[in-house]
Amino acid sequence: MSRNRILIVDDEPAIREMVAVALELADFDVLEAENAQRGHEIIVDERPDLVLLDWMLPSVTGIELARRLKRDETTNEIPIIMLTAKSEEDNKVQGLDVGADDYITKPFSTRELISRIKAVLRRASSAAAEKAIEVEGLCLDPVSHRISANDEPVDMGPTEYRLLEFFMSHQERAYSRTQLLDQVWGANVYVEDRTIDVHIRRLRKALAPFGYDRFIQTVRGTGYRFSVKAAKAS
Amino acid sequence: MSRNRILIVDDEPAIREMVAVALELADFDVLEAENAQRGHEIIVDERPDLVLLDWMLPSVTGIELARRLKRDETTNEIPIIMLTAKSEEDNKVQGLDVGADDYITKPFSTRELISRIKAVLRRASSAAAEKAIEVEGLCLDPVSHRISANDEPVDMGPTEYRLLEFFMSHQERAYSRTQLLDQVWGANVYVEDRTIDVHIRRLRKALAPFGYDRFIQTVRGTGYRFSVKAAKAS
DNA sequence: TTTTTTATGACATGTGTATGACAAGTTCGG
DNA sequence: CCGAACTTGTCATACACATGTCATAAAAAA
Repeated sequence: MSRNRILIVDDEPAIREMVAVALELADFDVLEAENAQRGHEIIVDERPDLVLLDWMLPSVTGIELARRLKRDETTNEIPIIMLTAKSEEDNKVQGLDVGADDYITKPFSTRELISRIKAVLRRASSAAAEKAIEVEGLCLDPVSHRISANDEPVDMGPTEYRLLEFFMSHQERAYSRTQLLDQVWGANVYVEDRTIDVHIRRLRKALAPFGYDRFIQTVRGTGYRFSVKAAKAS
Repeated sequence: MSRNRILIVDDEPAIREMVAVALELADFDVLEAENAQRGHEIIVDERPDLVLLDWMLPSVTGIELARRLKRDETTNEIPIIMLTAKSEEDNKVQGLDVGADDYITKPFSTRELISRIKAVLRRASSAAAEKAIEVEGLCLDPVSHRISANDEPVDMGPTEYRLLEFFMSHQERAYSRTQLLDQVWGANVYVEDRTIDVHIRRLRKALAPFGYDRFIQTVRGTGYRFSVKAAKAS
């Protein structure tokens, strides 16, 4: 797994710097923004794994930004930890109300910060990764690491499993061979593009006895797609 | 890609001039308007890629124009950067509230202006490229790379897909065969002009079962056009 | 009608995809 | 430590589809 990327949104350069150093020591990648606008841009463009958001920001406050993020479908999965200067009950309540996943009051120890970040990340990732995905009787269970079709177990290799896992969590979207390679094999892996074809075929072969191979669709000239809809009008 | 066109709406000729020069140096095409009415006309007629909108304008204020643009379906995709004279908290909030994509306070450096423009354009274009285009039940979804007519998948070749994609994002406008070749096939490609006819026919054939071939209209002596309106009075 | 422009069907070619086989590498139990 | 069973990446080949061009029919303009 690649390192988690954390965005710090705070108008105090000193605080950003301090937090950044602490996070980098804890093996995170750090992004920084000095105001809510810039923070929002970065979140949209870079999709960090977690946002540390200062309560008090010039013009658009942190709480306002949090509200927007949680309202937007594309960003509401990103966990937020609010940083508040004073330990006021009201803030805490309001912050959690807005959808922040945790809050921490300044001054805080870097140790505490790190441990809270890890806790939130753990919750977020486990929530996302441990949920079984089911589509028209085809079911992928990440916990038992198994595929089943109408409760019948489906046999396939590990790579095919990961491929299907990726497809099922990214449905209705066409991916190029290169993208699949990056996503399923991981970046910096030298594998022939055409190898994808073979694994696609193996995956289809495994799903075929149940008729689910129709979900794995070829997008000629582009790559492949997982789709519940029919490949073409019949 | 052709150069991005930026509209400046400001009542101060000096400021318009200064910004225009800076933008042209940065390889943008510049349009100018001295008041909100004129600005609105130009936006409707020319559809610039981005609008720089002064906060304070005579009669109809910039913020009022922004509100109108964002409320109108045909213009609400055009990104707006507000220019405000004073760094007032209220303005910023209100501006973003109205739907401006960013704001910048005078005086500003041209460097900052350019970089903000680029940031906003980048976000807008990536958002636009991912958005499905839908016309009277005919829907093109770039994400899943698929065409559907009333949710029925439509089958066509890659070239026809790109052709339709171009047409649907440039509706109501006639293109010569040469222009289509440049836009859809790419420049520096030697292909017979008449080949377009064949691909037009293939595209029509794919759309015909759903009646959508009526959108692909011949403009005799010129080329072709995608139009929702009927080709001729019947 | 004659001329010009577009529509259509057919076709050879080229390009991208599917498939089976295989060799090298892994895993796991004995 | 060794061998059986399984994985995995690559290749060669078969195949399907997409593409550009032509010849001809059809339609529109002159």
